[in-house]
Amino acid sequence: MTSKSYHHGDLKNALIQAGVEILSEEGIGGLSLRKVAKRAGVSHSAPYAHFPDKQSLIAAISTEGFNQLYTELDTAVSAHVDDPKQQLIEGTRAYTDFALRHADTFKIMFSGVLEKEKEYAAFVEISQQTFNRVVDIVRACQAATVLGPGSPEMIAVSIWGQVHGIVSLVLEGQISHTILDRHSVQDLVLFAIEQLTLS
Amino acid sequence: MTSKSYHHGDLKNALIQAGVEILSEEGIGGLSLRKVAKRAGVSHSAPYAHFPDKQSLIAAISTEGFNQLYTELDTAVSAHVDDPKQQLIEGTRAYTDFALRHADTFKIMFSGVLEKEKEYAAFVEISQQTFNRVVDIVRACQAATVLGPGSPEMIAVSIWGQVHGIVSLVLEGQISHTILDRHSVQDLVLFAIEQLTLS
DNA sequence: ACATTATCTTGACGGTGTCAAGATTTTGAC
DNA sequence: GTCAAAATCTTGACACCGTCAAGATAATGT
Repeated sequence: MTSKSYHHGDLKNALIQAGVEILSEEGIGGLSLRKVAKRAGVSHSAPYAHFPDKQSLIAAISTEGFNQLYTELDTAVSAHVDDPKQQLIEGTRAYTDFALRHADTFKIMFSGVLEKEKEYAAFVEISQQTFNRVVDIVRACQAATVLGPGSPEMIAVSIWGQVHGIVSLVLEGQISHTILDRHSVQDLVLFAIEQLTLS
Repeated sequence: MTSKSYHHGDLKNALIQAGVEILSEEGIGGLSLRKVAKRAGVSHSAPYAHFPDKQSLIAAISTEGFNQLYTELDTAVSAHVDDPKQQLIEGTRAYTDFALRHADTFKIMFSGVLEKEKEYAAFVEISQQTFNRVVDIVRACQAATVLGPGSPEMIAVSIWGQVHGIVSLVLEGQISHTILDRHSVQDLVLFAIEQLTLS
């Protein structure tokens, strides 16, 4: 199970890990199956024993990223069970922080590199789970009249969209430096969220 | 200047046009320099007389898309010079409409496929111009107390981010069909914008 | 007119995703 | 414990890709 035999032992996870590393070092453009295989120490075709194609490896990397995002989001939010508004603020901060720390992973999760997301069950599940977590926070905020009445799902889309949109625009360089010089990304996002809350 | 001579005449624009077509037919994954060249009726290396590399062609396609977006946005907004809130609503609608009608062009503009946007002056200029147009709308809305006081730029980031984020999440398939079955994308975006306005 | 320049073609290179064939190792049924 | 079946990995091939060098052709400016 350990080292240099013909069989790797845990190649599937090793490939995902190698992919994450290449992604953070060279960006999406530098991510190739052959490079991933080489870094994991196997031949260029070995990945096909675990992934039917490159898209499937990208799906696995994205799913891994989503799991981490969910964990960080949940941890940040769960620290404020008694304060819904603080849940919203800390959740927003965690989301933004994740995006900035793992910019390329974040991009691969949300930038259409993965072409048929619906075909990857694990990816769909964790992304829905993440959305549901946001809906939970919205409900808590509504109960505390931090957010107004109305469909929690639609409000969740508004809030998630707001945070996600600002972060995405920053990552794509669409926010001019005259703004970013004066305000941190966290400032921008929290300012925006503040405008959606009642108190 | 017309047809089948050795020199094409207007190859640069023909390549951009061919790129737009391939993009809408096959998506980003199907866009290659060689396919673009073939569709324009030239050899696989001909594009290098007009674009130093593939990224530059992508920049040109993205810039073209941004120009069209700006035009549609400006047209929609300019129809309501005397009603700032309507400017906001129609601008939002135009942005969303553009994204849905030209999904792949929209993605190429905002999804990090273009890796060093800052190097392409025309792209930077039209994108800043678009942002400034949003700031104008925000100022008009503030003057009519449709939006509260505060930095117009930051509020513009909030609003643009909101619309952009929701549209992006929809295009990436991140909004579950149980929501999209009940509400159109326009509904989602307008609902979100409504929560940011005062009256 | 003719040299210069812009444009386009041909051919080559290394890198890529993917598949087929075969080698090696693990697994499970007896 | 044996041994067939399955899983895993390698080697080699293919077409496609972005890019570059060398050269052919056409347009331009003097």
